[in-house]
Amino acid sequence: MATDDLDDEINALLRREDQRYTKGRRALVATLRAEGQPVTIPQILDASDGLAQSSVYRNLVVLEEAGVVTRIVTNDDFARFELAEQFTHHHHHLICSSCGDVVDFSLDDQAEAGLDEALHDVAERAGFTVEAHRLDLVGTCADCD
Amino acid sequence: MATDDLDDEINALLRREDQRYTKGRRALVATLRAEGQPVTIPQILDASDGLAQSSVYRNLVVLEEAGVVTRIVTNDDFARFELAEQFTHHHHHLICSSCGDVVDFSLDDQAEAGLDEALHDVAERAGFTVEAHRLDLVGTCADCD
DNA sequence: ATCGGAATGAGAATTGTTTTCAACAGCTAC
DNA sequence: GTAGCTGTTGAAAACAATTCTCATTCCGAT
Repeated sequence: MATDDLDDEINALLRREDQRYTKGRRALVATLRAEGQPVTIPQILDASDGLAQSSVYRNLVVLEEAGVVTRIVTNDDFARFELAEQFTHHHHHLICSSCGDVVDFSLDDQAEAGLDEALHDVAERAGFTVEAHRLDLVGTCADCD
Repeated sequence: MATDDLDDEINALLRREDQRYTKGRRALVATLRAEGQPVTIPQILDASDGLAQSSVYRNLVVLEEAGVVTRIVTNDDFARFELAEQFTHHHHHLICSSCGDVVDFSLDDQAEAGLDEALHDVAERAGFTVEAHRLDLVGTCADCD
């Protein structure tokens, strides 16, 4: 997606919540976009200087509520953030239990479709309205082996 | 599984880590077993009085390291704990984003097998050693709709 | 330009969790 | 039994990620 289109869409999502797409929020989005992988708040602060920690925390909450970013919680100390799937693509996470690193992966279409169908059935039986599914692989990454 | 067998196995797991299966730890396991669903530490403290908060936190770490219980982190304030799959059965979680409640569900064998195979392929390609997979459905439970 | 409400930054406050440490319990050897 | 050692407990203090406070600054509409 072109940067301009992305900014337009994000702007629209924020306006829907009566929020502005300010300079700090643009910087956050740019950082998440540049990283391309889920990042922690310390990583964000290192990567893009000039951002105040309190504003980063606050703006990530705003962006999350607007559906622009997704928060990933693991057993690691810090939460991680990445652009929402609508701005990237549907994917899952490999979580390294040794170093805490998180990287994206995708299933092939057939497996994903089969999973979707099975989950749909389960949710229906439980009277559960599904917003999203999360599939994580927990283990040891190549570097930590 | 009978309580005695369960206790024997847990005892063995703890001894492997040079840990004892003390009264407080037995009480914890009994509570998790009675609940049958992932519970928070406040819930544990309410359900079984006489346990000190610090001991509960500490013993859940011990039990987790020994492979007796599993910690579930969500966006909710509190972590949740349940007996490890070896004492229950392989399952996944429905997480209510409204009330934070977590309930178990299972996929049918065919879907689970298909998922396993797809994940195995992905992990192999990434040089990732899989310890476990986690599949959560996030949405709104019947009560919160 | 000016006014008003929203956003920011620095630091304080909050809170789930971990650690400390003195008292205690359980096991082993005598 | 009992002395001694080692692991465990409970209460409170410490810790750390996150959230909140509030004075200042920015932005958009009039």
